[in-house]
Amino acid sequence: MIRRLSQARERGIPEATVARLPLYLRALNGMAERGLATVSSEDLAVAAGVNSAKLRKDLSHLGSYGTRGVGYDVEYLIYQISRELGLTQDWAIAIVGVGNLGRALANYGGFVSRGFRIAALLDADPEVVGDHIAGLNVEHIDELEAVIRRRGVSIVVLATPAVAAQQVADRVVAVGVTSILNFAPVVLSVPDGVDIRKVDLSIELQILAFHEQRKTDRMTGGPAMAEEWPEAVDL
Amino acid sequence: MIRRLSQARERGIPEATVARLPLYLRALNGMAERGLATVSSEDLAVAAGVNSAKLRKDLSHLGSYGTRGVGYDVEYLIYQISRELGLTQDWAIAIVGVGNLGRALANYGGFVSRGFRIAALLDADPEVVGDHIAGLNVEHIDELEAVIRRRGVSIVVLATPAVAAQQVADRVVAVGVTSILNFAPVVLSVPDGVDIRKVDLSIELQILAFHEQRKTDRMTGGPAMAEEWPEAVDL
DNA sequence: CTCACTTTGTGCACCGGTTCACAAAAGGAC
DNA sequence: GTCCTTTTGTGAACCGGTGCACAAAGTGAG
Repeated sequence: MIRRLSQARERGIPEATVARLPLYLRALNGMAERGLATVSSEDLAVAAGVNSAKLRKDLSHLGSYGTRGVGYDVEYLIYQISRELGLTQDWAIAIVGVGNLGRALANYGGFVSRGFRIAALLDADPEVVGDHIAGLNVEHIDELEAVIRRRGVSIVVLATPAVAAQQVADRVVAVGVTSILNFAPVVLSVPDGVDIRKVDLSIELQILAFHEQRKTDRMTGGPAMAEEWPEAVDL
Repeated sequence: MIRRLSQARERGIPEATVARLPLYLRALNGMAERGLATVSSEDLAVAAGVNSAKLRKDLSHLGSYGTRGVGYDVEYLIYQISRELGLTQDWAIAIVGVGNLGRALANYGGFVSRGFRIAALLDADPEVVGDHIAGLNVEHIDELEAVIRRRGVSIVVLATPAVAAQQVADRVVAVGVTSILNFAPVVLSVPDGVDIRKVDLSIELQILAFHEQRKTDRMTGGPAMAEEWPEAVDL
């Protein structure tokens, strides 16, 4: 018995590959809009900003969906990647914390266009509860568990202040949520089996600052070596 | 001649380490606030959510700042990491695109507290230009080059719509900016020597969806294998 | 059918990063 | 000082991921 389809798939796509699939998907969608029917790994790689060997290896993990001498069928590949990522089903997400960031996320178009549906906005501030944002009514955090259950929310986005994040995380995990996207600048602790992805805006800036410093150091001859703990601070 | 300080440093901290330094820094700041004077690699690792061997190796790249049998001096380590990341100087950043996200970023507290100073907000929409946000006046994008030069902006944050991002990137690079934090969902192309970091909110969600799907598949016995391209769509 | 050309899929060598496990160093008790 | 405990700093094995380079598979011309 030959299990053609799954030879390479066999339950297990490298994490690095998964992280790039959305990139390919976006590039492919652009191509589909412009009416392209097929695309070579080389062209797609350029559009996605990766090298073509890597792209081919990534796609090979999903199956053998290309045609040698021709390339990949754009629509077909879009479908396969979408299915692999789980975007062919619709995901109900809840955003907790409707500050500036929460509002920005609620209004962000990139979600709905990809199978994500914002099913609830929640906040603790009575001043904010009742507001209408992006067509949704902001509900009180007390409703958290009820809302998650009632609307089948499976992914929760945390945009709360740092101090509230762990507490909210505990509550959503307790109701069975196993996927959390965390914008609060704290390390959340959750049980095994719960996936957390973290986005920290200030960390990205700090990494840029590091490299920027290196660049300017190099130009000015580079101090770095000389700099020391200024004045023996009371150990 | 013994170059004690730089033996391990010698120009070159692994990228993975740099990405974690901000994490350690945040954990350390929390400890300093609570009055802790020293901390072991084990405790700090837990607070930062990493394993202690990794933490020690990371810190060893900066130099030998710990004391065996004791741990690390909290204040001293904060200073060393800050210096390494370039946070002891102040960085002027400009935010281009003052939509929901741009506003959220402008109001985000995590920046100023870490040596970053928002020096300008720019937008193309005359409706938005002139608004006051987070104490700043929103200026017209035509002023981009002048503002960057005049205020010594060295890091630019792109929060524009996707179509505008490349164009703005070209302009800021032309004035000499070499560090860009990009929130627009496009692959920017820039010359060598320019650092770009990308944050894509929808990609993070897609990665979560992938894992979430895997989890629910597993429970329901897992379809996946059966699923195929529905109906021979016109190739 | 054969030949020339294109493009995929992948074996393999390589590399950065992680983890283990332990020697070296420091502090404290006596 | 000696011994015992704690904790760092790092050598070395390991692991996942990258990129080269090429055989295999397809197309199209003649």
